[in-house]
Amino acid sequence: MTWKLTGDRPIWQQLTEQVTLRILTGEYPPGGRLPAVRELAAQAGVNPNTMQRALAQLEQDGLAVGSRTAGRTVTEDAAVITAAKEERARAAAKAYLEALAALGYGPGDAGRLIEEEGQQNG
Amino acid sequence: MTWKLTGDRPIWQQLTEQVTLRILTGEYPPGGRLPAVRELAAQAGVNPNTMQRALAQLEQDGLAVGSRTAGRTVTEDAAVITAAKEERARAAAKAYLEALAALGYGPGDAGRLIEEEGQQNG
Amino acid sequence: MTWKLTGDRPIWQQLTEQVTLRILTGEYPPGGRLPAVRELAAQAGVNPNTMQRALAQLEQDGLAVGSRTAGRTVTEDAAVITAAKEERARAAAKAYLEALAALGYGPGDAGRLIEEEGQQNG
Amino acid sequence: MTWKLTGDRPIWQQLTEQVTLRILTGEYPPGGRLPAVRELAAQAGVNPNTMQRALAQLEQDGLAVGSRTAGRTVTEDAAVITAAKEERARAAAKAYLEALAALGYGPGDAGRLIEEEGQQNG
DNA sequence: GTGGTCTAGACCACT
DNA sequence: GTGGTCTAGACCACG
Repeated sequence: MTWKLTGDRPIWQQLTEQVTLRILTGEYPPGGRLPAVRELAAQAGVNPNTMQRALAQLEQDGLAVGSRTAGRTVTEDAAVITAAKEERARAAAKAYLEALAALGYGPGDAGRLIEEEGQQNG
Repeated sequence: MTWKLTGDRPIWQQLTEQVTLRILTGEYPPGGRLPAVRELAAQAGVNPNTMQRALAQLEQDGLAVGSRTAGRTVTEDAAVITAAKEERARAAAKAYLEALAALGYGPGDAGRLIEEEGQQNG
Repeated sequence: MTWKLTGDRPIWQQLTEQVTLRILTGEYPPGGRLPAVRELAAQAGVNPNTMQRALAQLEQDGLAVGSRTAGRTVTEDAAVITAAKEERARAAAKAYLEALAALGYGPGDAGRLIEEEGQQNG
Repeated sequence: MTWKLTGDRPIWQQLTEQVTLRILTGEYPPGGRLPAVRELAAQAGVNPNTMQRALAQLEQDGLAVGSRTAGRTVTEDAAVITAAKEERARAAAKAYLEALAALGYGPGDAGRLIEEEGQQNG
């Protein structure tokens, strides 16, 4: 995976999301060490301070733990990670249903639409 | 429907979305006249300038037409409205599938999740 | 009250605490508007960024709400403020008792000591 | 007692505090010999250099004396220990009262709070 | 070498 | 004029 940044939202938020995604997908495994702030910043092409802010958020979310001087590591608690993963999936589903409901579509249309979309990329 | 505004995004964007929604759902029917800017602003509790900007965006999207003398009206072209409605629904479905794919879930999970979420909201 | 800053802890933490104190004591009343970031920074003699970080924390604690462009205001929910106040007092009492317990003193000594200390400043 | 370390403060400071506490409570009696640096470090799970620094601070406080050949021993002067103990207790009481005073609570509240907290912990 | 903090200065969108 | 964000660069304690 590479870093995709757009200008319509705060960069640090996007960084937080993408690093989170790497944790949820196991690219950064539980208990494993995260790359140094400066290295991640260099990879993403942003200022180290910006990346630091992103990682601080990650820490607050409980997905990473900071050792103050020895680098950050992904939380060892796999339950936290799977919970976050499922929560994220459920939130996406809920947002999808609500978006459709606001347009006047029902749950039946929801299923039909994902099938149609699935065909195109299938 | 009422006005829901959050502080994490530009106000005028949220206003544009919500007025758009009212048009797509027929609350503001095709060819019908939109309330005056000042009235809408009063309803939403925002500065008239902000609402003005939101409606200008609406015109640019082709959903509303403005005549300098007689206020703004919803476009008479029903096809434009239905097209926008369907496009929005498809975009929501696509975003949903992509979000799940990024987490490692497949199309099958997509259907399962919306059923589960649909249960909760009855 | 004036600004007292020491070098042994992060400045932004101390700023958060002191602004919090001003809210809890009513110096910044519920629903009232907080001074601008730049003004507070000038008062405290720190960089605006540092003060901003302190206020962001305040927002996250639920004691202040940010309007994105119209300045920050103290939360109108007086219950939140009183709850924070009581919680803080209880935390102080708990920390006091635990500190004494670690030294081998019991609750009885706790009362005696505060009386003695109270005399000196009384 | 076991070793409790948090990442929000220097490790060596926390170690100093906890070893101090063991001296004040008599777990390491006056004139007795302290465990070797390497053993203490192993117990606490920290780098020996860090523990070394903590014990150096202890010497500077006058609670321990180090002879280059025979390891460190707790000071034989029991008066120093009791004085430190009482000073610490008084400091805790003073800090407690000041914290409450900053919130607008008086000495009467101080007594009430410690009774309430004492109840909870039986 | 690590993360954390702070300063300085600039730009931007929003109202 | 407001808050928010970002960059740049520096310093520090820690291990």
